[in-house]
Amino acid sequence: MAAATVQAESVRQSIMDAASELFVAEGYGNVSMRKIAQKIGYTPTTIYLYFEDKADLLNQICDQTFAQLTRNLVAISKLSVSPLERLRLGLREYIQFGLNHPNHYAIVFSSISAAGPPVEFETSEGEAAFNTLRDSVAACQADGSIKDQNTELISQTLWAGIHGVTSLLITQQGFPFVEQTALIDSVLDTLIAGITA
Amino acid sequence: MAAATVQAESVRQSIMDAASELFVAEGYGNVSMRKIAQKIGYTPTTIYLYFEDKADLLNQICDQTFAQLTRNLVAISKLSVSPLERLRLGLREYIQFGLNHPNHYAIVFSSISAAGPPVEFETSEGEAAFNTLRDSVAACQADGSIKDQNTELISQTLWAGIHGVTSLLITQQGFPFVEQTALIDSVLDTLIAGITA
DNA sequence: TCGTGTAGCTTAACAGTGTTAAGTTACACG
DNA sequence: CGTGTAACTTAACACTGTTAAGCTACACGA
Repeated sequence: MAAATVQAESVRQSIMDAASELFVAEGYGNVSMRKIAQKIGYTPTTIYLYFEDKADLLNQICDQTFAQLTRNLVAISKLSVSPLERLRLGLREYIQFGLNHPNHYAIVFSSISAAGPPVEFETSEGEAAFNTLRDSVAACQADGSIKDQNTELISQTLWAGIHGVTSLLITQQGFPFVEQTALIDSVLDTLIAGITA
Repeated sequence: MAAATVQAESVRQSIMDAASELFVAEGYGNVSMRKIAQKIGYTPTTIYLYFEDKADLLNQICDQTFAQLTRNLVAISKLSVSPLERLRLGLREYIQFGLNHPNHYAIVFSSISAAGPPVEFETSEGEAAFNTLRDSVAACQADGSIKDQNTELISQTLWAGIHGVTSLLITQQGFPFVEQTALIDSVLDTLIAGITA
């Protein structure tokens, strides 16, 4: 195992950077460990000194990406606008973030799991992002802009809605969608109208 | 190339049956052509006499599955209840169908595409299912239960919503969701309240 | 009945994959 | 100077999707 020196951490990060770039450009399945290693001038086996396997490497990259989403959402949660407006901005940011990082987003929501033990929910960054959504919903319930007091149910309903449009736009690029921002706004309008009804 | 005799078609179907069963049980990525061939007592190369490659085999299986969904949706569209109720039943059927065929569903919406040319939208069965949704929406607009007259926008908004909850329930099995039917009903209630607002 | 075409399947191989056991190198430190 | 060990590599294993070439058995016309 490689030691946790500063130098070792830099190799580690360079592996993640190279892999991330290749995953985005060519897709996870089309990127081999040999190709990643070659890009940074190492041998494929070196990667295994820093990551358990290819899936672990991918997971850590996605964690890093989603940590950025959480930071963006936390920043939005501090804006001084109404709770309902903050909620809407957060939902919009989630969607936009997914569209800006389509490969990372698709990978996280692409049950690579297949068979075997059901994939554990990545408690780290995915849950952190969801927590900001829940807080936003709770704030709207507290100030009366959302009457239904079931925070968890409302939050998950909203998540389903924004994940749906994000996921469709990413994975079904051949479908003749209406103009993208119009569809996104329609989803947001519908969800918010629905839960504030 | 194998001829289109009755016998050849039966081999073809037996390949699809074996592959489908294995894909569902072990996941697309964990099933090799050799494993499929062995299950039906043939050599892997035989599969290539009937299907272009592994992706083609998967595509044809999914087409077959989604054709069943379309049949179910068409049946619902003929029920003698109000258009809005028919719409809701259709949305619910879509979600339930996805949950009943989680692997097929996940595969279709899992941009295996990666890089290369953007995946063509499978005009065949996927579009047929969406068409029944659009018809249902149009019927609601015609009888006044939906006021917004933008059929395409409303249909796609609804699709995003139901795809979202279906996809989350399938791919994020480790997440502590609220009770499944409660979440599904909440999504349906929210969407319908939102578009009839 | 014999020869031939061909439908349907197989053999053998290629080029690639993720992964690992064992080995090498070079440097820090007593 | 000698030794330990961190960091990396060599070589291989068992597997993958895929294909070119070959075999076999049967249908059919002469």
